[in-house]
Amino acid sequence: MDFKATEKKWQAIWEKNKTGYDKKSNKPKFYALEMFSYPSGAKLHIGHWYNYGPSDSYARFKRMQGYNVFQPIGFDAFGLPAENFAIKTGVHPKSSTRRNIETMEKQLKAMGAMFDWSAEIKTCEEDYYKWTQWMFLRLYEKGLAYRKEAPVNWCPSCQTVLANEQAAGGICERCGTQVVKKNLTQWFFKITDYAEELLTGLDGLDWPEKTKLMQKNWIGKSMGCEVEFTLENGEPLRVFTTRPDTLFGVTYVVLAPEHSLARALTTEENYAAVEEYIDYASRANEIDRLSSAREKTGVFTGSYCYHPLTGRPLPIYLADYVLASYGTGAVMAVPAPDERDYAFATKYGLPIEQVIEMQGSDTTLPYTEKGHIVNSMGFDGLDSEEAKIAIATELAKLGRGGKKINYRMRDWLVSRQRYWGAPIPVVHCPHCGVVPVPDKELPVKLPEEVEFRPDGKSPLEKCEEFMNTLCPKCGGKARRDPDTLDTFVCSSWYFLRYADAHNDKAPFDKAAVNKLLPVDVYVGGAEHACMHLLFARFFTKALRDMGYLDFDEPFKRLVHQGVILGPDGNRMSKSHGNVVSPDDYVETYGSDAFRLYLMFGFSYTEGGPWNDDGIKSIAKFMERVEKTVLSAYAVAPDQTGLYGDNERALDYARNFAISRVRKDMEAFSFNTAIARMMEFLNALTKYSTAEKKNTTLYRTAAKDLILLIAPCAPHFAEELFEKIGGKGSVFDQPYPEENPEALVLDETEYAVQVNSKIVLRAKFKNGMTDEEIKERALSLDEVKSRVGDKEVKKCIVVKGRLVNLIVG
RNA sequence: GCGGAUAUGGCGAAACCGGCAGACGCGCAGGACUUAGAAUCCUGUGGGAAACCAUGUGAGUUCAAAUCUCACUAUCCGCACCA
Repeated sequence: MDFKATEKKWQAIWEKNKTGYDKKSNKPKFYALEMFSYPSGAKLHIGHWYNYGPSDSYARFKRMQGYNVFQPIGFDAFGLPAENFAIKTGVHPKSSTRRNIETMEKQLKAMGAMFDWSAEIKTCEEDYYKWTQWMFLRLYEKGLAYRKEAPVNWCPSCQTVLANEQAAGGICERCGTQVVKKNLTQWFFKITDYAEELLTGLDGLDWPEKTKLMQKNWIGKSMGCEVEFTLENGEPLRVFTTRPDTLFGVTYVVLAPEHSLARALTTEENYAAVEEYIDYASRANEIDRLSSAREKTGVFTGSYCYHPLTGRPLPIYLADYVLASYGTGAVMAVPAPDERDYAFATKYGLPIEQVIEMQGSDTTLPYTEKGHIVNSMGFDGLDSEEAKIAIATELAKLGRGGKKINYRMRDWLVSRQRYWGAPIPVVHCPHCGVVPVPDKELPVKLPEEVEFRPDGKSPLEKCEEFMNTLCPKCGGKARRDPDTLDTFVCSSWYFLRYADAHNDKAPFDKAAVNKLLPVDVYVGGAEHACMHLLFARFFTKALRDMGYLDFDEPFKRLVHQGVILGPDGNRMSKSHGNVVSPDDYVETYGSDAFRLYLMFGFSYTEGGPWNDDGIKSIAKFMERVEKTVLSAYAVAPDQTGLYGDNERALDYARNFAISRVRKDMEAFSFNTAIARMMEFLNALTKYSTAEKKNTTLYRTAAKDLILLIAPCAPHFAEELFEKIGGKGSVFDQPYPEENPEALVLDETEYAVQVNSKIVLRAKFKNGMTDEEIKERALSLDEVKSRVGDKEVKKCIVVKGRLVNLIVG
């Protein structure tokens, strides 16, 4: 088959006939979604193919199963790479992005996927980012967007803010200077308001367990207790702990260097040391933080606070092993049962007092296990769990704390000091403060004439015609927000926009999203486990609470494709020099063969090192399919009704294949699905050599093979289907369903074991009782010779599999 | 350090709920067709002469373990002082 001509032909037909989602259809909907991609300068790489090819086959499979399949595509078009490219080459991000999108569109079409191009989205276009801004405003109204100071990566040499990925290892990627932290007032989304629901909602999702666990850990719920110590001036100092049972072992208290009371609590004689330490901690960069073996450092403030139950004075230290952003930014230090406190106490000569009785042979501190409480006044003798409750209750009674839940997850910082993103739609007015831009003035257009080369300022801040505006509230002179939104904001709702991509009155119509969503299967890389997938869930829940949609979770089922590595087993990258381009293979073998090979050669969710050894064999397989199918149709069908052993065998192979392929396709187990098709083809080939044939059966079996393979090799199957006289598209044919009767055989092969060792394999008629099987097995010569006159003590029969005789 | 995953022939990989390990394919070997090669087709293919031995290593449970339990090793991924 001339695959080039075939691909072109069918792609044109599909485009003309609009084979995508049909709004008027009353078939059940199926929303199949692949993560949209970034329009990179290079062509489609193997990763794109590996994501989009097999998942398109899955979508086509669903279509043939009678679903009205919606499979949209688009581009996550804002972001840093286009901006960097612009800085390097001077080409405006808008034009490079548009050009890249065009290339990718062409290539995606050439792949032969049934994307619904009518719903295409490009997040950098005004008709999209207008609604991204609208989302921001709704979150702001709802109190879910707020401003606060937060550190950014700042390169003192380039005088610019760096994204985390540009500051990897604490070094500026441009000039190699050490990056410092600098505080800026930035926008946050209050994702933490949804921490609990984001956690509990995971239970009902058909997602990889690993991904759910990662989100769970990311959210990091911990149940503990807040404890209020008293400062010398009588003011409270609160800490969070998960071990209130060790409260009597506290020997000092530690604040994060950034804690608001750090300076206030410093006595005069400690002032210089504390200032120096705070400065030291602020300079601590990522490299330091990467080493978990980092030695603990800290400084005494000179102040004390009092234990809530004993009244004992406790020295207050500052140390950067305490995080300002978690809990209250202060901890009670209990060196005996805590490794960190123990290390710190040892270094600074602070007392270490045991409150948990050690058990067994373990006699070294720190002893972090739970156990019986000692040296704890009235609580002695309780075990840790009892003591936790008792002590928390006691604190609550005294109004000095009590049970408390904390989450590790932080609010989402969405401000970016970048050009190529959606402008944040607020105005800063000297009189009115922060004023949201009214909906009717959206979009706040991203200006095109902007100096985005780094020179110390946010790119937009240098664009006076953008920055200068009037306050929507008082009409006076005001300035726009110079930052743009994190691109993750754009991708947090694109799957909703697809459902109503051309709506110019709203981001989407409520009925439209309620009809199409949630997404039935979402396919994409595992690297998004904690960012994109969490943000999208947050948006969905927030929009639900504002009444814009009626479901709780955006993605019912999630599948991660594996990663195709370079032939050397490393991640493909230019620096490794191991990048394999799909283009040559597609050129030589065709897009169907290439897709089929990706599906057959790897376990889909595992991926693995690239290896093209088998790609020829896939081409050969397709040729054999073609040859065999056409030979079945080369002679006129007969009505002999011949149905002997050969026919039964073929019918069995056919129905077995159908049944297994359906299961495997559903499970994204494409490699085994194709293996089953190969087996079926082998059976067909074998039948083709039979002297007398039931050509009617032969034909229907051959047709079933085309239908089975159609989702995986769409152009090829369309062409074959047409050649055998099929009318219309093969994708309008129902996917084959097995006939269970053909799968019932008269007899089954059993493994016959004596003392769990296999003696032979024997066929037994189906329907025999266990006792009959035992008797038949015992009557076999090979068994007799093994058993001899020994007593049969036990006989295990596993129906359809084996019989095991225990003798002795 | 914590959490998770993975480990099966020369290679990519299969194996339902504990029930015949290695499906399917590559590669390899032999054969057929060819003047010859390519292509194609057929046969064989975990190791071992065999008894038997084999699913990273070592124990255990069981009539039966790739699968369950415990300990360990290696690789990969995520988190990384979260009190």
